[in-house]
Amino acid sequence: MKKFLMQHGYRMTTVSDGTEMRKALRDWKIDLLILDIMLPGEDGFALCRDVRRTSKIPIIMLTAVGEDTDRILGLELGADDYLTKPFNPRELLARIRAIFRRAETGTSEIVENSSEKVRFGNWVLNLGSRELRDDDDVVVHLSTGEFSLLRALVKHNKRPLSRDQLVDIVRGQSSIPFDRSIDIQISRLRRKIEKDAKNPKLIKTVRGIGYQFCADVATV
Amino acid sequence: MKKFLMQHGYRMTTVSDGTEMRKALRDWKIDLLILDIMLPGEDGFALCRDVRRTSKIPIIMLTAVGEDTDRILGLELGADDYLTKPFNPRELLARIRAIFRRAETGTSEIVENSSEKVRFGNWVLNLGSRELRDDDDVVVHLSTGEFSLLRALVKHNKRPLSRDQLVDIVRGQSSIPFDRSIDIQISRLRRKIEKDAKNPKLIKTVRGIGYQFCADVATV
DNA sequence: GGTTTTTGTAACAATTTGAAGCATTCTGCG
DNA sequence: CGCAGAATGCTTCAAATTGTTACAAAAACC
Repeated sequence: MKKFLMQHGYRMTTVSDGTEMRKALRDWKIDLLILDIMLPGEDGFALCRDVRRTSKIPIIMLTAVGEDTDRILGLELGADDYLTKPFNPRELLARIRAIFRRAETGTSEIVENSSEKVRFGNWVLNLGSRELRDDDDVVVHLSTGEFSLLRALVKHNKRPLSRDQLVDIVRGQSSIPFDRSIDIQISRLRRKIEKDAKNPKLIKTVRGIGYQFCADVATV
Repeated sequence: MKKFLMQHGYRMTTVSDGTEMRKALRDWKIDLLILDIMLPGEDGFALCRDVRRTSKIPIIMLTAVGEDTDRILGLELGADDYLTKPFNPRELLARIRAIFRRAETGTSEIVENSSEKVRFGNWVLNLGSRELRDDDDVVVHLSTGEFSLLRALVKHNKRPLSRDQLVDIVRGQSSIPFDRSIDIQISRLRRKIEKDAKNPKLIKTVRGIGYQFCADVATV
């Protein structure tokens, strides 16, 4: 499902329980939640109600139980829609689109422009416009993959990330064994942002683990 | 059904075909439409699409055909929700409430009356008159498709949109595989609005995903 | 009916990306 | 220290993706 939706243009993060969900909601800008009812720990209803207490984020609930009461309970707890398993992926897609189309109409969201920027070393990375500038305002072109990788590293600043994690963030897939593509992207990125690519100060290798972004990062 | 919903506090008007529906929409302030698919004359899909052309009024579709394709078609034509007959009245009630909760801000508004203008880069785009002007008030002509595409991108500012989504917004269809028409339109649009079409600042490519409008957008 | 504009298809160019493979660095060990 | 083995760095190259041009079909306009 994650892969299917990513193929249709959505960025996805998958989590396995309520704790992870809350973390994801904190760490990422989440636009919509797809929530199963049967979960380890708190069930989907509890999570739905809990999320609704603080947020209006759209929620689609999945249920294997085709019972009316479940459906109604979900909707009354504030879910925006629900689907009964098994369902056609394209129907989920259609419902997601319907929700976003609906969301569009209500809010005049064009105004909000939190063009977030982060600063590190001699660089300023504009997360909105995907532009990397040095102190003299010279733009360094980053390819999609390079930007995506850099954003992931910066976001998880001072924390080593495994190749697996990076592939997952950047491409949304779990990596295959002996996947070296991240190494190559790191290499290309270093060539662009490190003063001395041989002595990286920003992106350091953590042998046996992966890579780690080492500079101080300040949001501007 | 009418009686049931009226008992729960809603005012209801029932009509028996498309002609009566249009009359009712003219004569009353309708907040929500419940639409069967099997109808004499034009079917529910046709009516749904027709209503959507001029109004954002929420639509719930009823279908006896439990087929996925029907559900999907309904949602893609702009319906907000659907129910398969036979259904539990309380579920219909729950879905109606869900829709109103979502809408919250208000009820059906006519789509095409906002002569709003938006500003980005050196441009001012008048969404009402469909005119694009630069800072010197020089009008740059946009074709229908170009305007539509630009509006979609601006509306979803700072968010990558897949080709699928763009085709869906611009042409209202889901795209066929290997559809490159969006790429061409993007190319034409860039030629018109980017200073350097080779180094786009406004419309950026997100490889593997689609395109993203990157400039800050302000409503004027 | 004829003309102009718009739009999509086909074809080719440019860019981005990852696999293969070798070079280099690191680690543990004798 | 030197060495083998493993992990990482990086070059080369082909595949995939995207950009763009030319042209024809379709639509709009007279």
